Amino acid sequence: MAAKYERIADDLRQQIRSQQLAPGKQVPAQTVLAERYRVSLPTVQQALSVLQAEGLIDAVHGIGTYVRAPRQRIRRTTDRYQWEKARALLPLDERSQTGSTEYDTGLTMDDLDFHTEYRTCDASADLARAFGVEQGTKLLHRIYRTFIHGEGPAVSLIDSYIVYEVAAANPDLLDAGNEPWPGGTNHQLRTIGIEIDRIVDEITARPPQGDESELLGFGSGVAILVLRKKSIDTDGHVVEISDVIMPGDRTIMIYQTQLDRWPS
Amino acid sequence: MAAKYERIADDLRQQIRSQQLAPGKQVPAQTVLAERYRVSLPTVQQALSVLQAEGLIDAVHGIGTYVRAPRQRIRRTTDRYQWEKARALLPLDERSQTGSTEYDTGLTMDDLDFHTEYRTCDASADLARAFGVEQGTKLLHRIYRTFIHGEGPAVSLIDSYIVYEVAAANPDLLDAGNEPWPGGTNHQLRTIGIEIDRIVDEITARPPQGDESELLGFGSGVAILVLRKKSIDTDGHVVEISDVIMPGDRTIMIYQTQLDRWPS
DNA sequence: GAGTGGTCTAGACCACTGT
DNA sequence: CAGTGGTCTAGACCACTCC
Repeated sequence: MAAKYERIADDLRQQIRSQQLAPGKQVPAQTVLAERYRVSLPTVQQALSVLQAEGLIDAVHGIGTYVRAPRQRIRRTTDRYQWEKARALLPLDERSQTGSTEYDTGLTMDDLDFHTEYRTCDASADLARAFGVEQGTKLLHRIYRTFIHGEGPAVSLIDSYIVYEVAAANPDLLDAGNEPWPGGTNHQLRTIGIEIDRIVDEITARPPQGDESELLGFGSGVAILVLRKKSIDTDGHVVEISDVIMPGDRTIMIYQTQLDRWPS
Repeated sequence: MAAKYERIADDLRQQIRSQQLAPGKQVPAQTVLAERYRVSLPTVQQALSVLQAEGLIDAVHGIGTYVRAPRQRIRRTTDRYQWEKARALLPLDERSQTGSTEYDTGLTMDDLDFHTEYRTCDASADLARAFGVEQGTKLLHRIYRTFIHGEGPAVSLIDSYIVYEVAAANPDLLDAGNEPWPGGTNHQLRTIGIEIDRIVDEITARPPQGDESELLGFGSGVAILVLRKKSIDTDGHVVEISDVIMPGDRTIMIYQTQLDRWPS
């Protein structure tokens, strides 16, 4: 009863799971599959597109179709938040050494290319609610894109927001030319008398849209992890919000929760 | 240079973003689109399949294609862990009232159907590493499926693992007939002298595979959030591991990190 | 029955890659 | 060049839903 392309996809999926089709150039050519399963070419392609959407295979134009190998994941722990905050107190030369991307990836700044852009925008409904300000309030919008080497796929896409009038207390914070700022956002905020007390992470997932797949360097068939990180100062105000987009197959986010002990 | 189906998809995507195509039965029929864009039917279908994979539209056989409305998200905070642990100390009648799914969804137990199954399995490489035991060690594998009402899509899929010899200290823990266990896993572990001290959550995301979309009740075009939750006892041993699968468009996971204060 | 989306075909042509 | 995947067509037939 199932459609032909589904039976073909099921068959290939099972072969992949059972390692009968191991990572590498293993998937036969579309024409071969069409003959083997006695179907037309578009039907084979439909079956393959299913597996591609599931992230099991990767088709390379002119070369062939490969079983995708599991990716090494970048571990993202909350230790980084404490590390970032402590770094803001270090002397300038130590602050300048590394940033948080290097902290994540273990790569040095020489391996990484940074693209930074500052803009202003009006607070959307959800950002306004999160900051506790009127919708339409002017925000400083900082856009960070990190690449490995000279080009290739982005490691992370970060969009950071701060209420403009807050940041404007130090005009240096409005100039993208000062990036990368030694000591990061924690140090920037320190120059205007703000100390981050706690961080709230909100995590969702969704499929990539439009050109995000290209930009992040994964074909279709990879989900996107979306992290909205809210930094709250010692007065309980949300002072900064970062939207971080990460590839779901290369990222693992780790959180630890300490529980109260039972009375003995 | 772009393919026809891409231009059509881009056009429709923009119409959706600009609310020109609002949530509801708004997307014209495939035949209409084929005429409008002067392309063949399969080309229109290819364009629509792109948008469906992105989660922007939902096609209903025999009815039409709709712009998908944003979903109400279930908030999953770490408060639940403390709540679950404290619940294990309550008297039986209070423990029996609600479980953690109700805690998440706000629904009562009357609205929910539970399916529970106990099995045993051999520890895979990653489970063995996490538990700190030999690969192949016998594990108790508990399978939980929660549904709303009498049928329909599953709310969550949970696969829980405990080292078999540990659980066997209380034979009641090996019998699925005792589910739902009043007070949950924390109380179960308490009967064998184990207290959970902290919980480590590891979060990734991936596209749904095979029949997962059907089982969880979302069409294609929804990413899956995968949570591996490790419960660690007061001796530092990992005593239980839960793999939780949640729909990315209906879930938001929230974590709070408290930072050390700067010295004044 | 009319309208919708879902599947499938046979074949064409193009674009990309490596030899 | 040969082999690969990517796009597109014109048309057929089916399955589902509503009237």
